[in-house]
Amino acid sequence: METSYQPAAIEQRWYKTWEKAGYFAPSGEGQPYCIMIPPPNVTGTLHMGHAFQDTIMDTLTRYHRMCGYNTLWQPGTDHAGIATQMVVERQLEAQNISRHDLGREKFLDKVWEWKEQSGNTISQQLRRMGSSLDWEHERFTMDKGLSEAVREVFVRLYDEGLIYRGKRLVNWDPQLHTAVSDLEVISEEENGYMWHFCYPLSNGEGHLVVATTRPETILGDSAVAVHPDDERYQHLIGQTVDLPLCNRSIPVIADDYVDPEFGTGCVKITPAHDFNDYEVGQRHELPLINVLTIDAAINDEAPEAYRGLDRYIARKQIVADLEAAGLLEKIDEHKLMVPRGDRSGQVVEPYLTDQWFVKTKPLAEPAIKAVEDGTIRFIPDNWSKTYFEWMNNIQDWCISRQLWWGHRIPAWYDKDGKIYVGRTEAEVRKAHKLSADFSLHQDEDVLDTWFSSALWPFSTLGWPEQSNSLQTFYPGSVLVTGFDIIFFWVARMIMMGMKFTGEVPFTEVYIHGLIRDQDGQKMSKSKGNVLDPIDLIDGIDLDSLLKKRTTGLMQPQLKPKIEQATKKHFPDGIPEFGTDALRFTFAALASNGRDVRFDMGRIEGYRNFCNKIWNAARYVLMNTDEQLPPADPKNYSLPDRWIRSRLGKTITESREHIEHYRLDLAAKSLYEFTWNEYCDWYLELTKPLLQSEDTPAEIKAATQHTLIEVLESLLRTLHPIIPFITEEIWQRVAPVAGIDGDTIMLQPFPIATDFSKDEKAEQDLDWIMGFVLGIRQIRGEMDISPGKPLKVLLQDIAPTDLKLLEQHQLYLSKLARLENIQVLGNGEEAPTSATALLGGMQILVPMAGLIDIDAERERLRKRHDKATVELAKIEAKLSNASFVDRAPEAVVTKERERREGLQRDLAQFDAQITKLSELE
RNA sequence: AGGCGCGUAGCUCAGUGGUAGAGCACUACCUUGACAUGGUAGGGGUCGGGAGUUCAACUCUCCCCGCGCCUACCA
Repeated sequence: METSYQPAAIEQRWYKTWEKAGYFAPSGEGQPYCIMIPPPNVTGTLHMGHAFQDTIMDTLTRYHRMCGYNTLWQPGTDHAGIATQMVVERQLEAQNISRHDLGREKFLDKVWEWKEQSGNTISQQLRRMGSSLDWEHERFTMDKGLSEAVREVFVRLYDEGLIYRGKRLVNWDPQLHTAVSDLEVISEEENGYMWHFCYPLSNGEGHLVVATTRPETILGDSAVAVHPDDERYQHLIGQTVDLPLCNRSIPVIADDYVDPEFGTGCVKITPAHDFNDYEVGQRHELPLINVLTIDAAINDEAPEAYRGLDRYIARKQIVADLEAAGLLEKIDEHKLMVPRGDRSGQVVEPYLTDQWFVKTKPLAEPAIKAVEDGTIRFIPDNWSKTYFEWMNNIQDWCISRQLWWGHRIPAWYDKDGKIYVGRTEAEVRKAHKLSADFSLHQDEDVLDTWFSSALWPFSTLGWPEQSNSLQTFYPGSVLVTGFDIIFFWVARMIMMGMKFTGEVPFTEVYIHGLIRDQDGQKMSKSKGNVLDPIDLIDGIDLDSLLKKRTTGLMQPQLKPKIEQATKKHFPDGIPEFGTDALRFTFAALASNGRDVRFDMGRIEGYRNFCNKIWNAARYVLMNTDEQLPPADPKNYSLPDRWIRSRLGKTITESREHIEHYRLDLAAKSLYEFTWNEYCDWYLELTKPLLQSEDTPAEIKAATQHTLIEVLESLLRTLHPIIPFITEEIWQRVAPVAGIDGDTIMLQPFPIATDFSKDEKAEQDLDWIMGFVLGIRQIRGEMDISPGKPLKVLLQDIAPTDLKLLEQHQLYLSKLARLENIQVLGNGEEAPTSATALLGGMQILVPMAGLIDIDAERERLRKRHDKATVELAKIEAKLSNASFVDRAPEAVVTKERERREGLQRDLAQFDAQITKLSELE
């Protein structure tokens, strides 16, 4: 083995081996365990969020596979309608071609081409992460089977009246020329103005004042509303006002939507361009006057002067014209929430169009109940509140998109506009007895991408066919996802899953945090703070990293700032850490928090951890023979018994933490065992035994056996988190351990009862550690060279101490580097020494030329002071009668014991300090 | 406006009604036969502030301060 761990040399090789051997496929035996991957955008690339999520899912998958479950981790990708179409349109734009120039069919060919070209990138990147996905059954939301599922669901919902078509106000993206759902609109506060305009009363008796943030909508006003109880305006209700610039008069109506406290208490009502106004308009049967084109320019419904003007130019013009007419009362600066399309960034307009909707209330009811009654459990549980909040106020879902890339809506129209919905045109014709020459044309629109994603848990398994996979793996075991798509995806999967299979799609929903940069900022291309997981695995030099972060920026002026920040955080680029280190880092960060800051210090530390494992394995293999004879447990040394006991605890904890989705705690437990117990103590304790000529062969054999057995089990325990290094080492270790197997992947996860707790061994080893630490402290604090062998005297030694000393002197001598250990008899005078305390025993290192008296006195003084503070706290407790009366007996006893220990220590410190002082 | 969350060592974060923890960073010493991607020792925190419950609060309750996220919004 190399002297240090080289991830690049092993990772890809093992992945290919695993995939080729078919280890990722379900075993077909045991209880099913299934996770559906949240399908990433087919033309996208892997980002830190994916890598984090995939680490979690792969760890869960590998763990359950090793526990004997029939395990499926279902891979696949999403066609991501708007995002993908935009990318391809942009590519065409570079050649000055619009999709309309090409026409629908040719454009779709281009999209498919792009999908073929880039579509495997993310799958390849998932492989780099070590993801044990069942690639044989990879799916894509536009596959034949999944598309059939989409049509099936659409038709069934339509037949039940749960899908309808209607002319409604929707969020319209004037750049993309499509409707988007509420969830795809991001509203953020922006600076704007509030314009106050005078609307003259038709009867010539003055005017009223309305305020608006969107003056261009004046052209579409149908009324002015006041509150029905507003005394100021009682006389106006029922009158009309002359709508400025428009040569129309509109009524003043009363509606309690109006807040009389706000502004003037008069509100202009524009039913075709505002969601609230639309409601008011419905109540009062006001006309809907649409004044915008699909580009959000003024249309021909408006007065001629404004036709064809972009909304913002029209706004300026209208304000100017009203001012000229003396109707502008004032302009206030105003902060308002501006809705923008999450893809285009354009301000969306409420816009009146024909769209398809899902009636969600009936679907939501059982979906709410499933979480209420615990059929589905959110982890952490708090997220169920977020879910309820949204589901209880759910709005109908606009599912039609005016795009070309996606599932075309299975609806046809005849020349009179009559709608026919069916799985295919042929089915429609048959069902409605339409002759072949009867003219039908299919709806031009496609479905929202999330419509097909909502079916993912069962469409991937072959639904509507009752396939074996569906029966075996549905419902899935757990959905692993981020809180940002609880509404988009989780809620909709639950609704659709329950509707079409009668069962929930998964029984647990593990919501993990979102990866942020070192400052807690969301990673984004525009901020220039993204990290590519592959760059952390392979490393990247500074120049390449700078180039990556600054090419293709939407706002090129940010380039210098991004470069500066990048140089500051990564002055030498990023070194190679390897997949395992990255995965262990993600696992260690996977606590219950909602933000996960990615800190380079952590990944570096965990790369070192991998190296530690690597070198521990080197040591073990160096000290074990090819074929170990079986060991008799009665020959186990104390360290053997101890490390077995500790391993058992670690296995138990690992299992519990993984099963409770606390990978951070699992990682911590494994890290601590591996480094602080197995490497720091156990390996060191085996050295005296293995290196000594005097160790009996059977004891040596037992030690070698334990070395290899504990390592082999530890590798299996670590494997779900760090698959590559564990496989690489296991291949060398398993034969020595007498294990016959092709891969660690398919070995059983260790069982704690194979390494049961040994209380006595733990106690005895604590004594040894205490002894060694005492000497090391003296060495460290007194500046005694680590290599200098020390003479040690023991005073006030109890029979138990003596027995331990006799049995385990070898370990003490080696680990603490002792020349000899001498037990002082009762009353026997000790020379001047530095002192360490272990229980009632004093460990003395004679000073003779080694130790500075003042320094030792100072050192003891410090420990004395610490103990004094502690003792004071305990005595305060114990002198409190109600503590002694009311606290549990065990707590009181414990405090009493601590008090005795501290008192004894203090007395000994005092005695030593006095003794040192007398020497001067 | 409503909902959720956060505030613990210089930094990133665990944590439990009963002795405040880890990693990184820092200081000193050490190339000792697995590992300098290492070893040994050490310094560092009135757990955001206040009140309450309790024998006991970092932990539970309430209030306040600061920060963040989500949902819905008043023209």
